[in-house]
Amino acid sequence: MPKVGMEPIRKAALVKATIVEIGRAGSLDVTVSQIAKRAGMSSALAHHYFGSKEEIFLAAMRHILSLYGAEVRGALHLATGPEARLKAILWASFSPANFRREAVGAWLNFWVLAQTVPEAKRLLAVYQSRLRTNLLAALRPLAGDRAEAVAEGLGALIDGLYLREGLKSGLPDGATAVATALDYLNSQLEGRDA
Amino acid sequence: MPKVGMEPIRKAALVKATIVEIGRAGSLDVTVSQIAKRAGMSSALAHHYFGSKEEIFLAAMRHILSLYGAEVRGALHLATGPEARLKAILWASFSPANFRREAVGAWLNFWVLAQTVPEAKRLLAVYQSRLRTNLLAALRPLAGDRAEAVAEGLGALIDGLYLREGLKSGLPDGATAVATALDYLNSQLEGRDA
DNA sequence: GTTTTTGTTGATTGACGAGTCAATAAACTT
DNA sequence: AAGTTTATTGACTCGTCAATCAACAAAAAC
Repeated sequence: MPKVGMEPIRKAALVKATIVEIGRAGSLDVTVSQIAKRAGMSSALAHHYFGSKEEIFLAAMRHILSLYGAEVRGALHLATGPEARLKAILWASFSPANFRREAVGAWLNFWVLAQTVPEAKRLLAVYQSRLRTNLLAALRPLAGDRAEAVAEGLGALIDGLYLREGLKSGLPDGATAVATALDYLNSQLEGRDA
Repeated sequence: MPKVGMEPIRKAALVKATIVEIGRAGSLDVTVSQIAKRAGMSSALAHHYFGSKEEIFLAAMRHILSLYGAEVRGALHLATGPEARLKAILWASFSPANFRREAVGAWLNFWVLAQTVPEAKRLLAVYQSRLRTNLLAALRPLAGDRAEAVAEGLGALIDGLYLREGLKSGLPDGATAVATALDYLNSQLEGRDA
């Protein structure tokens, strides 16, 4: 019973299913059939809409990045003042949503993908430069001409903390990660002013 | 012409070939045949010595970690005083050897593997705790009771900087990473003393 | 109301890959 | 010298999977 206008619905379902399956497998070693089945359709239909497995993965990556971006934007919207904005970015980066198994699996595997798939590398670069811009805007009034260096360090620290927290044995603890990042910030801003 | 005593030689060759192939592919999507061919033997022989592909990967991971460990140990051996020892750890972590494509590929994929393969997770934990111990020993005289917190942050920062530098487009620049890490250290140690 | 577009799938293709096995041969043991 | 252990591989099994295709169905367009 083909209702028209299925394409966006099917695509969205496939993207969501892809992320779940990557989380389940912990790797990109998931078959199109698994994804399609979870999304409630045949594998042929998945190919019909996306053309190839790689396209499915890239769509999933775009989705993960856009979710993260939305989370940051939402948090920034409520924050006034540089300090609050920095905290907002940190809380968004280490939110429980980002530490769900699917999200961690997606990020780790996207890093792997970025080594060899140009579009994946490009998407990752977009994420990094957006993060950098956000950090810089908030840091400029606080750190003056040290803002660039601090943003550079803080960006890397965020990735590193996420990696460790995401791979840790117990349940991930975003609060500790935020605290460590804030500690870095405080020590960098100590004694300086705009 | 079967000479006896081949096992360690074959195993070493397979481990080396595995790391090269992972670097080439950028993923764990390498076949036992590819590995065996690069190591100059049949795939049957690879199975004969390792039993399974997973065992081969784990052996490769152990090798990468032991290389890194040796590099750090060697650098620490020549360093006297806490500051010198911290610098030694940083230089070793961001050495050109660690930024070869094979090494980056190996690390990224081992992180992925650690999500699902317990032995991989264990090996990664060994690496982290060794790094932590080394950092702590050098930090204690410099940071006193702040040493734990600083080591925690520095460890994550090292991973994050490595990740970013390794995935960057141009050639990786260990010196910048070291500088950023030292900058973090300086700001954390400012005004404090043992 | 016929043609075109959109949705949908079962079946198939063509390829590849992990792991096994039997067989061969050289080297060590007794 | 007979027997055992170690080294080695080609051929094979059994499974899987990405991608394609032919075919069917319903809606939209003309």
